[in-house]
Amino acid sequence: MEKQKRNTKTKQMVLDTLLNEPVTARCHSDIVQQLDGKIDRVTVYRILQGFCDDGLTHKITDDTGKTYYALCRDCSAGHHDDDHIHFRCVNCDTVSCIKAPQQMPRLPRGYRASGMSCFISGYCPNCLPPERNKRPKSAGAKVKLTGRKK
Amino acid sequence: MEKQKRNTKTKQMVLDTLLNEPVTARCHSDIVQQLDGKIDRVTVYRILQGFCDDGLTHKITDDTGKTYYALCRDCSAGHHDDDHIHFRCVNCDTVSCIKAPQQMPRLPRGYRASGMSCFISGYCPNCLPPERNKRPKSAGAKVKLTGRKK
DNA sequence: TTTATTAATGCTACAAAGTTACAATAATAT
DNA sequence: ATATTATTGTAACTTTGTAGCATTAATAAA
Repeated sequence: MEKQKRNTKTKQMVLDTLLNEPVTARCHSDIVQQLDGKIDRVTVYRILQGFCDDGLTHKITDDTGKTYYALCRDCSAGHHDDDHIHFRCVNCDTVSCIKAPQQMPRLPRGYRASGMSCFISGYCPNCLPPERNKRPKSAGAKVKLTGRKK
Repeated sequence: MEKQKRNTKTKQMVLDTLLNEPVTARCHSDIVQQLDGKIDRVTVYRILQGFCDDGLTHKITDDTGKTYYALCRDCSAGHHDDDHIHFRCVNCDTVSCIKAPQQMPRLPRGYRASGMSCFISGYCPNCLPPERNKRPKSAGAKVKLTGRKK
């Protein structure tokens, strides 16, 4: 829960891997692999955690327990915007955030809900109709870390 | 995905730990601990997996990636009833299944949904108002494994 | 009931994901 | 340019889950 105070090349490199996929969430091992051993895996864990603490990214756990990280759009540090759902394409196997307000279901008497997370699986736009695309890539605008001093 | 063919004392013991908590889902380490070293942890993994394959239990992954096992009510082998949601009480920290049909949210154009899993957190009936109960226990009817021959 | 068959169990080893401790490095403030 | 300390890299460790294999014990057959 510690706020990060310095902007480094290392963090920028990790951020870049996320910016390459503006819609898609990425997992830790994926990022480490893309960085090709240039950054230690423990460091990547810490940087991703730091991004989450700073409100830059949010952490997603899919329905199988695998975790992903995705850039936040409408989140601020301390309060993540949960007004979206997560989606995994069963064809290209990518996880993404979708802006789709979800209504809290009616619970039986006695239960009081505070939060909800939904995970939907199916075909993403790039994979409809199925088999058209195996792993779509799209280029994202290059963004730099801006100063976030204490 | 292999069907289990023999009913053993070991399986009955694992089943009993689940029957003690008719509503609540339990995690592997919890069960191993309750069995107090009488059954090897690998065996417990296999038995729980077998129960799932047989349609006796289903496997739940919560929003933090932790997995639980819960008795099925309306599931049959091969086809689990997904017409329910999962709930974790933020007070007593138990995970349970709730009969509450959830409507698939409207997705943006291009997406086609096939499945959905929802995880809700909040206060369970035993913990409303908060602080009333720390870890509710309720006794379940004793049930025996019945023959499931090939 | 006794014997044969093989599913189930226990054990060891292994892999992946994640965390902690600590020394070395490198941003930032002075 | 120097001092401060956040950040990084490395090694060790924990937890969760899986795989291989020899042993044990349910069930089927005699």
